[in-house]
Amino acid sequence: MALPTPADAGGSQVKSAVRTVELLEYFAGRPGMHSLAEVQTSLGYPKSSLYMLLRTLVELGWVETDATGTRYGIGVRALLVGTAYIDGDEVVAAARPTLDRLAEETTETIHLARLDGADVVYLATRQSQHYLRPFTRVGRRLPAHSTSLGKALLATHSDDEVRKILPERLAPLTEHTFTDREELIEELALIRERGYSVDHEENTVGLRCFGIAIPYRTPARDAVSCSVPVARLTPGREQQIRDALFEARDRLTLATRHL
Amino acid sequence: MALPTPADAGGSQVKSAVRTVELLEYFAGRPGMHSLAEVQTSLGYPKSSLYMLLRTLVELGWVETDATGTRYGIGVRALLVGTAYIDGDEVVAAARPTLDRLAEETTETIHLARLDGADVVYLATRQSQHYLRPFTRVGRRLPAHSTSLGKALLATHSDDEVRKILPERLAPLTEHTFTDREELIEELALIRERGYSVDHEENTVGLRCFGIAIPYRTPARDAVSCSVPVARLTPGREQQIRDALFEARDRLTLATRHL
DNA sequence: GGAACGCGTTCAGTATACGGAACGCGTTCA
DNA sequence: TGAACGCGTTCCGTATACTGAACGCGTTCC
Repeated sequence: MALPTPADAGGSQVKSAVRTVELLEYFAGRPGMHSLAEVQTSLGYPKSSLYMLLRTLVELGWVETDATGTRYGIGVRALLVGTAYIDGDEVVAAARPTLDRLAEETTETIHLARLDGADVVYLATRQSQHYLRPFTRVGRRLPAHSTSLGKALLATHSDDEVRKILPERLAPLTEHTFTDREELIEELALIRERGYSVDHEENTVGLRCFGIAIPYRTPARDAVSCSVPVARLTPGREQQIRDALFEARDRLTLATRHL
Repeated sequence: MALPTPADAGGSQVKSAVRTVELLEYFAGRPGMHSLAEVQTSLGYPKSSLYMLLRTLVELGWVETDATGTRYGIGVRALLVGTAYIDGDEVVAAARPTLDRLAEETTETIHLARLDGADVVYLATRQSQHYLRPFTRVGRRLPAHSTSLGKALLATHSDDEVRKILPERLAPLTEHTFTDREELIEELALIRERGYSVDHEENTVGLRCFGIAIPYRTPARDAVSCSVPVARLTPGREQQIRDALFEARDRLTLATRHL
């Protein structure tokens, strides 16, 4: 799930601001409480600077301490901004009825996600009502190269752009995950041709996903997918899901044409 | 939904860190895109300082700009940390089975929330399966004084502590909302006595909620509630819900005794 | 058409936040 | 038992990030 850290270069940055968000991302990446020394060795900031920074964030409620006051973790205040991103997003708002309809038509789990660096971020989900269903949550990040959503989005970039986004070797999540960037790029050509992507248990064993990009900007930023346990899949059902996805894509294209 | 800004006083703070989170909270509070000048007049920072800060946060993906690059809004990266707070929380994890069971027993909307200043923050919800149901989302904030959750939590504080947390005049959300702090404090005495709180359409017209605090620390930090449209309420059903809540409280007390 | 505005951007002097080193304190060994 | 460690905390000189003023550019208004 390599979090990209874009543009370290390029002009002077406000140091404490960089550290503030790096610190928040550190805590977010490792739930639970952490000592100052632990954070210090991980991030490499001087102890005293880190101490002041932590004290400030604790006072603001963005970082919390345990009863002893010496172990730190992410605070309640951080919740606020994350959900606001979703609430204010025009694409999420415009996609709502289409997602509902897609969920009804397929009765399977539906995702709307956005490409951020080499990851996709879930913006909205509709849970399958079946007992057997994938676990997901808004805000979750997954590698683009192992998901149908990510592959559908990467396919709207040129091969060279994809080479800039992804490293040469890709981290495997299952035995089916593409681990070679160039092999993945060949697959992207196929995706462009037929208009949708498929994830054959590349992210989760037992789960097949179908993804399609929303073309309101190029390269595309958002995509929708439908995830189905292989146990429930038949050729006929697969065709049905593909049709529903294409129809959803057309509706979404209309709903987002003003963006 | 007065966001508390605790402890402005007390020791030197890292200025850029304070501004960073204030800026994020600003964007979170006003979804959509905003010009530099607009933010500048609202927050009162010098233009040039704000400019540098924004540029830094844009590079890091925590703030996004529109196509022109001159209008700013909250970025994808902010999503990450918010959801992490929930994922890492021991109370949320420990409460999961109890919430599921409570949702099944009552078939109504269930909330787990935490007190933060004068607000409550939703940490987990179980949606009612009925067609008529309240709209909620994890991360949402509501005033403590107008919710059963908030009142159940405030009741575990002493009257003087409540006077420190709440202002004298309370903002009304419906015609039933308590607007006088001292009147609310009288109600809190009643809540302590009977062990649970009731919100009689004080937050949303047509909705009655029952709340109960989880006593794993004093004063309590978290509470659970059950929200029911008045149209579906009968005396017998109300009794049933109260019983289920008390049972849930006992289960949660057990599940959180190690915290 | 030109002057005045509004807005984003740059610059340089200076207030200030950073960071290396020292301190205090509790814990762990020999 | 006392010396050595680990960890959080404080201190002070200095590197540096902040800010007020100036700039450039597009738009508005007379």
